[in-house]
Amino acid sequence: MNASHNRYWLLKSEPSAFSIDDLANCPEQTTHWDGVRNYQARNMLRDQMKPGDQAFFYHSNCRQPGIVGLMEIVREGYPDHTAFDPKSNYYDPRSSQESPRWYMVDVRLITKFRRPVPLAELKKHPQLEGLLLLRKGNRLSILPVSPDHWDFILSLANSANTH
DNA sequence: GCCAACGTTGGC
DNA sequence: GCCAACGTTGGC
Repeated sequence: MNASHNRYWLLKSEPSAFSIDDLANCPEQTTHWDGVRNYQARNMLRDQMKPGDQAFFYHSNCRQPGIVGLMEIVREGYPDHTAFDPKSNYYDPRSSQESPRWYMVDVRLITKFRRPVPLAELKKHPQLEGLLLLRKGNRLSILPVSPDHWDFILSLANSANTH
């Protein structure tokens, strides 16, 4: 697969559980993205996300939800071992080593934005019409992002203006 | 804390 | 297969 086929994603995390600063403090600023327990998201982790793909880090369920930085996928989908651990919050007895139900990828921090792009600002721009994050009732923790939307959001993050 | 939207579970 | 009940997500 040629690099021009790399895809773009958005990964949500509640900062109270795992924030972009937590990622920045990981060894090599790299970690596994565990705990996803939704089949649609699982399928993307397992089947579609590839090393070289890039992803926005999104802070959800917090005072100021929004996109706070950039990551790269550095390892393709593999079984989420937290599902095997009875002590883990993400334990799922229906998943087994022989037949794993849940998957994760490894991610590496590329940049934490100097200026996060709040959800409220994303909503203002007609250029972002169709962005899955903005769809009413959307609760998926992993979403694909189109190249056009990706570029536009990056330009917002790089903009010196305060909107 | 509220509540709309959504996914999952399980009885039938 | 239907669908009500329930649990979770996540903005506000």
